[in-house]
Amino acid sequence: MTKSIFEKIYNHLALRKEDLDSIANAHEQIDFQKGHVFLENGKVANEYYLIQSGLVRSWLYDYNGDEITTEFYGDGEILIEVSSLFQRIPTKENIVALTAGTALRIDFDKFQELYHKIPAFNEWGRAWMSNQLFMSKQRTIDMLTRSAADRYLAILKHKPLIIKEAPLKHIASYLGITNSSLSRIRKEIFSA
Amino acid sequence: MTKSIFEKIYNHLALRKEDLDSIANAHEQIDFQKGHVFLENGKVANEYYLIQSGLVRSWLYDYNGDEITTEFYGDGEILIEVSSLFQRIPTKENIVALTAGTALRIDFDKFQELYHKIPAFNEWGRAWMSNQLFMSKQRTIDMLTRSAADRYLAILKHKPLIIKEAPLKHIASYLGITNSSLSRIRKEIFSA
DNA sequence: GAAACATCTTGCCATATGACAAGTTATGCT
DNA sequence: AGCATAACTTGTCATATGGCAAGATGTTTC
Repeated sequence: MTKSIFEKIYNHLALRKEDLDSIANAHEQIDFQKGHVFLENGKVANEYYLIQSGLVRSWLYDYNGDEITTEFYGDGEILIEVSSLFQRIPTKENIVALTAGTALRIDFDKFQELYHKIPAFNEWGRAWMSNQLFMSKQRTIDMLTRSAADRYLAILKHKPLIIKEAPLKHIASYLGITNSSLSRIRKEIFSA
Repeated sequence: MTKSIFEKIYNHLALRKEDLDSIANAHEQIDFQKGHVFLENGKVANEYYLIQSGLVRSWLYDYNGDEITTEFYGDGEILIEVSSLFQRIPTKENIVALTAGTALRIDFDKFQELYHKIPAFNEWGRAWMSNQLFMSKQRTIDMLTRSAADRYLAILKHKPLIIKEAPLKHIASYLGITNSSLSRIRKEIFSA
């Protein structure tokens, strides 16, 4: 039998099968259309999602008022705005579906209950967040030390769905470059 | 009476005075000399520190083999390598004192005990980590959207101690630029 | 299916930053 | 103090990326 999305995502040694079942039961499956707004600037996040299919993008305005893509969320990933959800404060992010898809939603209240009831789930949460922090720091270093073309190739390799589904301008702002630069980088890569 | 460093750092609504006392008692004061190694590549972190005075730097090698300064830790900040400490895995970072100073150390085991015993401390931990993640993402955006001179001025404003105490080359790698570029940026700022 | 609009590409030139190397200043060591 | 070494500055030139504007291509709407 294949692993469920729950087993893949809530992957922690100390989580027993019955714990995993309680956790799984707290999720509700939803469908979403292209353009669906999961969260927007000024609101407080009250849930998070496990993406089963489709592609979602989050973005915010930088200090110049330009739209910056902060993340893409695809199949098998957790769609969450951590600081709004866990600090109960309004977000600066906007999270919108780039394609239609399906996901599993869990509300903050239910999460909170399980989080305090199941120590291993609590540990999982901390480990997951540690890893997010690690990856975020890694991303910073990549931005500082690798060329835009390198960064583009890395996405192409690790998350090809983004390249296929997301418009160039969103990828460009995710990479921190202008649309025209990305267009030239693509051309260069193709002709090579 | 002035706030203790514990009140400043472990600042969470639901943390009661008696909880804070248990937490404070789990810390042990230490002195450290310039060059003191808090953690090094390949080891697993077994504690974290609240810095009372002095300046500490963490760094790692990027994929080119160049040293990259990942963070500076000063007075009133938490010196911690989250992913090694909470995932119990070897770190890639090196953490070394740039100056002598004092700190409060808490071991992982003691932390863990309090973390599971005091729900409000657990909540504090999650909120703190959420905020770390938020700041890390903010830093990524800054790196992508602001000029090196801007980034330098931001440090000068928010953490002047770093500019005063850390060698230029460490600041340069933290900003993601070369030593000579930073030297020129400084010159430019002075002459303005 | 044509107009209106958004997206992407390309050309030209400007600018920020890097690479390398030489010189200068500061620091540490005995 | 004097040597050795590390840290910093500066010059020259190279390169990556940005800014702007014109065109080209694709998409939506009525």
